[in-house]
Amino acid sequence: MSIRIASWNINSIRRRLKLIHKLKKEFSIDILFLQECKCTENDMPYEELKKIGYKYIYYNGQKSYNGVAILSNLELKKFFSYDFLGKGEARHICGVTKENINFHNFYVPAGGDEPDPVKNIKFEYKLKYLEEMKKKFLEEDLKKTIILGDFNVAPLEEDVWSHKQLENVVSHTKVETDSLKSILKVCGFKDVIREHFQDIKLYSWWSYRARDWDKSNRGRRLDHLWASNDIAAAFLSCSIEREVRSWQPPSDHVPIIATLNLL
DNA sequence: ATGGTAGGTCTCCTA
Repeated sequence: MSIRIASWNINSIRRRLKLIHKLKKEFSIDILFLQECKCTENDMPYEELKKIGYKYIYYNGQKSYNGVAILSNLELKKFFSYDFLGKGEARHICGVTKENINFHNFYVPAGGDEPDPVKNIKFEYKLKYLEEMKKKFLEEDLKKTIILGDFNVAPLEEDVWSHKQLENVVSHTKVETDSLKSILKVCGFKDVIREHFQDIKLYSWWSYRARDWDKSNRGRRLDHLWASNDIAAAFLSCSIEREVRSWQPPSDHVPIIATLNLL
């Protein structure tokens, strides 16, 4: 038996209900992990999501900003969230399946425009947040653990349209890419997408501000799916669905999809 | 070097 999972920064769940329905229909997604839902628990469109076919909805919400959700066909055994650095922001939710697979869904802070933690407290916060992620997974014994979501960092040269032109742009600076690579290495995760696709350009985000995102193709791979060693080989396939960037009205991110063998 | 778009509202802030 296998399940299909997806991670997607949808930039407002209420604005994107039809796209969630389309994704479920066309890609048979059993568990959908969402970031930037941008509403409180009270404003979550539970009824509409159930009509789409997601029977179980787990949500960590906040007014206007952030908000991370797990929409599922299958009931989860438990769920919880971390509030790293105690700011009360809804940037993490974890769901545990009956098979004891831990899915950690993250929306890492974007970090503002100025890539200097002394001048820009948003960038300082982003770097601290990444350190908290590392600390958390270092102190856990990683059993059947998957971490996914919008990490807001494009770690590799092949994760951006121009390494040279983005080396001083927040999301691809050395301090961020080093920090993200360090989490991967020190905690012992596998970058599932890169295990399947090496040495080719891969993007999951294209700015809204481009005149023609498709033609200019100035993308970045900001969204990730990592797995602990004991479960990494259970991923039968994965993909980043570029064409979803054209679905109307579009999010600036596209979904990452993977098929996971439950044995 | 600059500004471009989108979403939710806090008619400005965040991305």
